[in-house]
Amino acid sequence: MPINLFLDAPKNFSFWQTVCSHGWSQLLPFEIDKENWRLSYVFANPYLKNPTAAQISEAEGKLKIEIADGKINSKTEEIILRDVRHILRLDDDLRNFYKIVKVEKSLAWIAKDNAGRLLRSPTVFEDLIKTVCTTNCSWALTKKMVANLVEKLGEPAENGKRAFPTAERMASVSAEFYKDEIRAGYRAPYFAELAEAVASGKINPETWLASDLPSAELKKEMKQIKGVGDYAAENLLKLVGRYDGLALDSWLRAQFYKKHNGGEICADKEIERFYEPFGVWRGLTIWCDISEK
DNA sequence: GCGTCCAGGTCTACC
DNA sequence: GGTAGACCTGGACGC
Repeated sequence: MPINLFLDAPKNFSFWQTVCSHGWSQLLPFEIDKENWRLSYVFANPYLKNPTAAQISEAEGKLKIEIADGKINSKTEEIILRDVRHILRLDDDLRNFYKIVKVEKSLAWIAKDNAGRLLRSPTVFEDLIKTVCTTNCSWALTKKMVANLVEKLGEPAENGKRAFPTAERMASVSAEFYKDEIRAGYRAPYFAELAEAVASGKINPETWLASDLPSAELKKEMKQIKGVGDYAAENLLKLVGRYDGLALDSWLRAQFYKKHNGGEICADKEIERFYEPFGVWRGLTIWCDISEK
């Protein structure tokens, strides 16, 4: 028998704005079912043998989490509810952000549509690996690398869908595996080294969520990891709730040139100057502005 | 079919 | 601190 769990969402929350906020929902173990307006994910589960697959949707003003495999205990239920709150950013307070963007006519839609919550993974580790997969390649290759990681290293749930691999599992394979099986190219030794560092406790990316460090210092710490440069670190900062970096990549730059510079290329400093008025929210402002649907 | 370019960049060496 | 060149992969494009 399937089990349904429910969560209350904040008033200024939009399920689909969050699910479609950026490309993460296209990366396994996330999957979107647009016909039935559901988001699927496979949650890791240390309290049961297998991970737990679930489908999240909106129902009667609440968030409904449907678990096909009904064999879950109260600990599992607690983990899934906690993770759903985390990935959908239900506890993020965007009131100050909305106050700022409301003033700008062209950005007022952000507050009106309750946009700005960026979908993230249950763990910073997963977001870190996925972010490295986005660097210096096409989006198609990013999806392929992440799919390979999940399909070749992830543990299966009862329905056969696989979870994102743990650091321990990722540390158990060699750099050659990442090169030959994951098709990670030059990133292969980075993954092997990072997984080992996290599995051994040398690095704990989860501490970034509640770090007291100023963003510039935290960014420096993130950049100590091989494969993480300016773009990747600033993208990760956004995913841990800090929006004072723009995370400029070639796509964002190209869209900015089109939208705000008559198609002409300009220096990054010009882009930074454009969003400077939005202060600590500038990274979220540029993302919403440029990715407006 | 083949060669080239480049995409949701980063690292290293060098100045 | 700034810059040039190398780095994997695979799809798009021109020929």
